[in-house]
Amino acid sequence: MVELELKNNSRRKTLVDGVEDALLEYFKNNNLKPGDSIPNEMELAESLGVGRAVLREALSRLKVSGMIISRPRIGMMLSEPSLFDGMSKCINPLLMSEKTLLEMLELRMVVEEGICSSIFLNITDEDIAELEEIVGLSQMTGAYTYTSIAEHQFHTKLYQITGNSSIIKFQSIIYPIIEYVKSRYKDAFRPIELELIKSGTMVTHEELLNHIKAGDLEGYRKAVGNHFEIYRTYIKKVRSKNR
Amino acid sequence: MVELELKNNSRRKTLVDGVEDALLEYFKNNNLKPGDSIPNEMELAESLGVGRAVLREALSRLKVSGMIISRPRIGMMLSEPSLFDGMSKCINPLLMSEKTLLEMLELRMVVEEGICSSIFLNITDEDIAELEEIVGLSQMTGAYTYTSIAEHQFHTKLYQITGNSSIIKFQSIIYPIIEYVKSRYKDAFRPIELELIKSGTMVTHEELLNHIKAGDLEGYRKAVGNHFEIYRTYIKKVRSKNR
DNA sequence: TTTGTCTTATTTGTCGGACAAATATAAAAA
DNA sequence: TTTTTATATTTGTCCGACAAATAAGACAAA
Repeated sequence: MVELELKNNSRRKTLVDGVEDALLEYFKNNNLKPGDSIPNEMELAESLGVGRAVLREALSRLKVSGMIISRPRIGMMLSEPSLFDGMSKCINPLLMSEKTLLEMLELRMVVEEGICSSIFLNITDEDIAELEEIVGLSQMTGAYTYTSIAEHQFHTKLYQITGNSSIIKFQSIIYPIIEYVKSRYKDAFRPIELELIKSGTMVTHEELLNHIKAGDLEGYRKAVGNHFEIYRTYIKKVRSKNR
Repeated sequence: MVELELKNNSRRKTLVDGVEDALLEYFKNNNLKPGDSIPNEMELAESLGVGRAVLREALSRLKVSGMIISRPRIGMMLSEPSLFDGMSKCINPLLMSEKTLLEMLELRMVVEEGICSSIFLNITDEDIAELEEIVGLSQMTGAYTYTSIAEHQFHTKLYQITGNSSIIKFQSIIYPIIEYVKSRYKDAFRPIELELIKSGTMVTHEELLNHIKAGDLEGYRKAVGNHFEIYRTYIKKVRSKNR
């Protein structure tokens, strides 16, 4: 039996889609910047040749990211959109495929490995003191596992050291996904963890911190890699199975 | 005179905002998954106690990420949202502050440094051959500068090697920002570049590829860091100035 | 029975009008 | 001059109507 993947993907572009594009185009072409005001709804609808309802549905979309802000009597104006605000609305792990979930898990590891240099570049004595406190107060549920609060505190602090608020925000958005993945695939992670413990690959927060205190970037980076080796192994296993 | 920073930031939550939240809540509470159909507009509007227009403005927002898809007569159903689709609509560098622009530039560097291990883990001989071809055909505009096409081809290929489509998509979305930043701050980058050339820090794509071919992860990672040192230096300079 | 065509009912898509709510601006009052 | 009030404008919300698309059932033809 042939699986005739028809799946009418050609969802006819609706008027609202077109208006949304037209608005974005309009902003670009007219070189509009944050703070600039834009014509009122009546004018826009008329000049675009659509009803006010359609225009408002398009505007509504542009409001989620903060690109457009509006107030009665004042009108509408452009503002700096938040790149990640739209994303945060989509964060419902129940709606995400296993593929996406694992991809986001990997992306998180990528970012955490990628910020290593930035951490060593920006870290202060206060940061180290704070990390020490976090590690000291961390409750562990196993030799190498932490409560989710401790886990979250430690890694969040690492991101904060970068001083890059976009990166911090990005991390805070995808963190719920990570937690979900960890709990959902707990049973699959367990045997991998045991093996890694046996081979001495597992790394604690304390060890990570020691590398930081020693100013050993290379060692830290490698330790971070090992800290996440459990997930990398699982991802590799799933990928090879699905091939 | 006190600048009474009132700035009505408490943009009163509109009905549409509330309905949007209510819908997301509803999906979660009822454990709805992709493929599940949801009540029609009339029912939803009625049960939420709002007019159909308001409901549709909220639905419109959830349609941009693909979380909801709808067709006449069929109704609406849930689908897997695209985490980055909403973001791509916000990519208009003209609307982004300098701070955000530089943060995104840094995020890009973070990701590119973070995917190093993944690249070495997944790379195939075909990938290397393709990289060689790209490097071979690359047109250079200076000793260490490439045409934007060559630049784009090379780095895009690196992301593709990870096999992580979310990461690939993320890169493709923020790439326009990077290009914009590079052209906008061209004059500021130039003196830094000269210094880095003098100190022998600059790295070509060819050298990066050599590390890959040699299977030298550590050397590659360091080279990637140097490849972006020009931007890191600039970011550091701007940050210290703004402090 | 099977296949193709037509009709119908349902749901989203779009429009227009109406009024409520908010508030900058101007006018009036103190 | 300062305060209060009125007004006009713009977004926010609701309602009703019709168009467009199409799944499902009825019907006709082979």
